[in-house]
Amino acid sequence: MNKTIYDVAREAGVSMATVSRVLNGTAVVKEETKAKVQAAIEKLGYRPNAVARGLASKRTKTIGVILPDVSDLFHAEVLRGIEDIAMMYHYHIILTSSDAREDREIDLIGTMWEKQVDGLVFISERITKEIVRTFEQAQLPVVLCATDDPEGRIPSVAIDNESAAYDATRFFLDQGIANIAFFGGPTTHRVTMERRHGYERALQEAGQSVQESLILHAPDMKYEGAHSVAAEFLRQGHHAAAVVAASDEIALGYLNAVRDRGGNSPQDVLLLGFDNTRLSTIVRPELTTVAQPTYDLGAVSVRLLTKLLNEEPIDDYTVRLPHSIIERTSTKRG
Amino acid sequence: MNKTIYDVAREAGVSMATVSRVLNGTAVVKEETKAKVQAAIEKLGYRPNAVARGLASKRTKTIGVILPDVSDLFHAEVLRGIEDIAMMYHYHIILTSSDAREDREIDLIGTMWEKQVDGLVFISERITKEIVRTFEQAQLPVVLCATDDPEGRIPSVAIDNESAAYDATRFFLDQGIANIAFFGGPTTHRVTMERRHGYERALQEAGQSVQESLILHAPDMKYEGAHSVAAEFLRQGHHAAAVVAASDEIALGYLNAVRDRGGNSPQDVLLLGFDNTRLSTIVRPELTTVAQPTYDLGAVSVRLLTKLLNEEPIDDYTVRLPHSIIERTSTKRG
DNA sequence: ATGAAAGCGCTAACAT
DNA sequence: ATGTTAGCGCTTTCAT
Repeated sequence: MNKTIYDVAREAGVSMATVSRVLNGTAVVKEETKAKVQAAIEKLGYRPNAVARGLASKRTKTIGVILPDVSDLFHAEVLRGIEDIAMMYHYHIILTSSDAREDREIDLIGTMWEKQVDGLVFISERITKEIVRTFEQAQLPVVLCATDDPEGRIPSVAIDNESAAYDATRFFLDQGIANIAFFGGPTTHRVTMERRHGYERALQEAGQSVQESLILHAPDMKYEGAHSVAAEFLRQGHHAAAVVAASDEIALGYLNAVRDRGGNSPQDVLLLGFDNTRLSTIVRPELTTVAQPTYDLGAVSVRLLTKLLNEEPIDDYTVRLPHSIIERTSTKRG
Repeated sequence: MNKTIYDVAREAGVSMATVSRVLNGTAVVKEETKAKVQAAIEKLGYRPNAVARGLASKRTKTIGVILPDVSDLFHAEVLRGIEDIAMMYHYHIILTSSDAREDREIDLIGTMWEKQVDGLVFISERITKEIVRTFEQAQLPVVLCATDDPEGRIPSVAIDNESAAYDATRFFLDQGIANIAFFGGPTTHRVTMERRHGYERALQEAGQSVQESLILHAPDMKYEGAHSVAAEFLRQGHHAAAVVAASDEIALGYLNAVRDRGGNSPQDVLLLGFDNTRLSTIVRPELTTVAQPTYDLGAVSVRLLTKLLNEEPIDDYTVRLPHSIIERTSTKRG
């Protein structure tokens, strides 16, 4: 397979430039010679070397993806969306996990530059000034996925997290429920705080006061930590009639803490998760959840990035995808 | 950031060859000039262009990963192992999903060659002759992950699936249980069939006959399809005292089918899953499962691949990682 | 210990 | 419509 474009040119009796032209469709070539070239390519089993191409053209047809952790359900699903659309536009993906550490993120942006990716899809818990500065320095087209930056200077694709949590809280308030708790990830997590604000706004609009004791924060968006925090919450004798959780896993952490004490949902607590991951239908009771278009978040991010790369006209640099509440068993009151 | 090695050389007052040497540590450079070069690099904010490097050295420091679907829990976890160790050895990952389609797999191997990856980690449901031929043609070092090839010609890292299923079946047999069902993925899925053989061997050794009616196959390793198949199985009036499932999701599909009819586990059926994914502890009852060292499967695959790439001595081209049964609530008899 | 120079396999002017 | 040629930014002989 280690033939070059020269070999093909010789075999076809044309110049390498012509071969390049039929390869890239970058100029008109006579049907006849095109056929000769294609026959030669076929015969030799020639494949163009993407690295050489990348060096010569300064476009590698690869997109860098930086995210906190691939093994996280939500990210894995977003990634699938990224990958599918990238493939559709003939881009490849270079994947790296940052573990949500800013120093790693900054470092990775640098190595993405070294790899000469054409652009970057960036998923992070928070977009700091340092990060933004690194983007600018690297001069890489970037799309933020599933978050945005506070200043709105960087193109992004996400849902409106504040409204989503507002809607989720209203879902309970409209049923006349008081004692609604919020259960988020860490306070350093931008999305968590946006959702918390939505929760607080809904409460305030309804004339209910925000009780600090009903606001829980897990160490991350995963099940295990949430389970511990919820267990401690219940052990201290706290009680919530309903819980708005910032992820499905967090909701399940709360659910199992309740179960550990002999309770269950929806009988003892109404639970509303976030993300509509596959978990929410696998688990019993099935989990009511705020659906983010997870796959689409990735898919649309890449589409936006390709527009940036091709300098296509762009309507909106800050894309807001719709969310919706999917009602299942965990909020069905007897 | 678009400085070249020439800019650094000029700034430091040396030749580009010297800069290259300090960059790669490929030859001895006087401490003094090394310092000058490093100062220049620092000053200019120079970063080496990995694409140019790749073209000149014919080694790109990237590993291609082809797997059926990133958004699958098991694969996502394996991938994390791949990524971590790759990073540790200063390799990057180019990721592609094949959807378990052979034509895509073959196509992707080709594009991985185009990208000039140094090696490949390949995860697939079955290794056909066609695939093996493509590997050879591409002349790419490959490690199979979580499977092996029937002929054992390609380096691989996996568990012994036959034994694992044998052990799982024995787990029930040793408790004097008859009527043990096997619930796998599709019959075209190599790992499913290996596990099925282990199940059958255990039954035969115990003097029990293999009943076709107690062998179920889901369309894939996921929850949804398994749920339907299990529901149909129960609707037809079949009954199993225990189920050895080929994945955690398949086990949960069976579980919920039982629940849909008012039953539960472990009361009405003892359930044993496979993979020890995060699901198994999130769900209630907690799922007994055959633990594969999922992360390690990926990690060890990459380690093996790096040995291949560096021509380090290799003890074993067919690595078998250990499995174990983790006993939880779903198999606890009253 | 360092420099000069020839590629790596391709794209993209520039010619014709 | 096709060919010639100069790079792209490095690594790697080969000299010195």
